[in-house]
Amino acid sequence: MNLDKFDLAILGVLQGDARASLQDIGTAVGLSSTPCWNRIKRMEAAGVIKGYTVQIDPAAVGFMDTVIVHVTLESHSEEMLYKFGQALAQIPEVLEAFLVSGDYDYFIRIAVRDTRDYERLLRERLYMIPGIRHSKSSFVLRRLKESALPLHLAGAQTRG
Amino acid sequence: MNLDKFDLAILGVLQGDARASLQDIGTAVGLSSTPCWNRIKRMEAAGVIKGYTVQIDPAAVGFMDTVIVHVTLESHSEEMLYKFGQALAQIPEVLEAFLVSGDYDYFIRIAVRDTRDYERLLRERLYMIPGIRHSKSSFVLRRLKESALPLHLAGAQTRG
DNA sequence: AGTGAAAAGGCTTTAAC
DNA sequence: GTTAAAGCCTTTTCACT
Repeated sequence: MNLDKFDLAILGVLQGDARASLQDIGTAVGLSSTPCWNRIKRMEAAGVIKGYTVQIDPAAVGFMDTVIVHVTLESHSEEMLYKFGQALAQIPEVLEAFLVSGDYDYFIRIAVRDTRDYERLLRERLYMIPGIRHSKSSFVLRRLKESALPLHLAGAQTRG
Repeated sequence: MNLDKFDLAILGVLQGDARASLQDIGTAVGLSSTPCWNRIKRMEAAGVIKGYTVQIDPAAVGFMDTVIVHVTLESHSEEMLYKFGQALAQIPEVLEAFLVSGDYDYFIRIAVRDTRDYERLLRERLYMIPGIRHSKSSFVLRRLKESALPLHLAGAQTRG
């Protein structure tokens, strides 16, 4: 799907506030609300927009610790990589999971209530997954930035 | 701020669709729209809800690669940790940055158009920050999960 | 605290350019 | 592709429980 500068501008506004009204979006990007609406629906249908979500303070709902865990597996067969990923995805505390190149196989980020919960999660969930060889945990001391894509650096792009 | 089961249920609905109407939220959690509205405004004011955002397919806007970079610094003084973090936050391609315990100081996740962009970013931006000692990059081959807090595991919590 | 109704405003569609 | 206007639905307020 091809995106022009208006599409990118609309995405930029929605990244800042997904509940912005069509009028405000239109004013911000220099269009009226109708074309904005059409463009948003088009991007939703094309999968450019995957959804809208709320940003919650983890500490406010009781998740006091974030831990990043590096995992190595016993084998690098496609079957094991896939099955391990599926098992990871079923653990609700796992917020992000990346299959990566390099020394490790998976990087995962988990949210836990406290260190006891973390210990239990590691022992009772993560190490119960077949194929895990080793893990290394790093506690997050400070979170500096939250993801928003730098859309001003994005060019229009054609995608399958 | 104390959150009851209705607050958590509302957050759960909004995590799934931040543009859900108050009527739909009310139906989903078993309340009418007015108390849902009051609770949302209360959580926004208290900072439990930090904002609403759109989830964009990075590839659709031209960011074909995600790289996770581990960074060590020359010193662990508070000043250096802080200054480095501030410099990181100013790089638009840096989507997430965590100050962590363990062998490394920072874990950062960056979005780049391609490997050439990544190389340029590393050389012209990251290694220009004073105090950087070493970095190690891992390319993301597959992204398995995207963060949504497991609110069913969250208890009501009192926060400063 | 919650409900339900009414007013205000925004969304979505249609029509026209 | 765009703007403008009409109808409908949602948000927001208010009176009451």
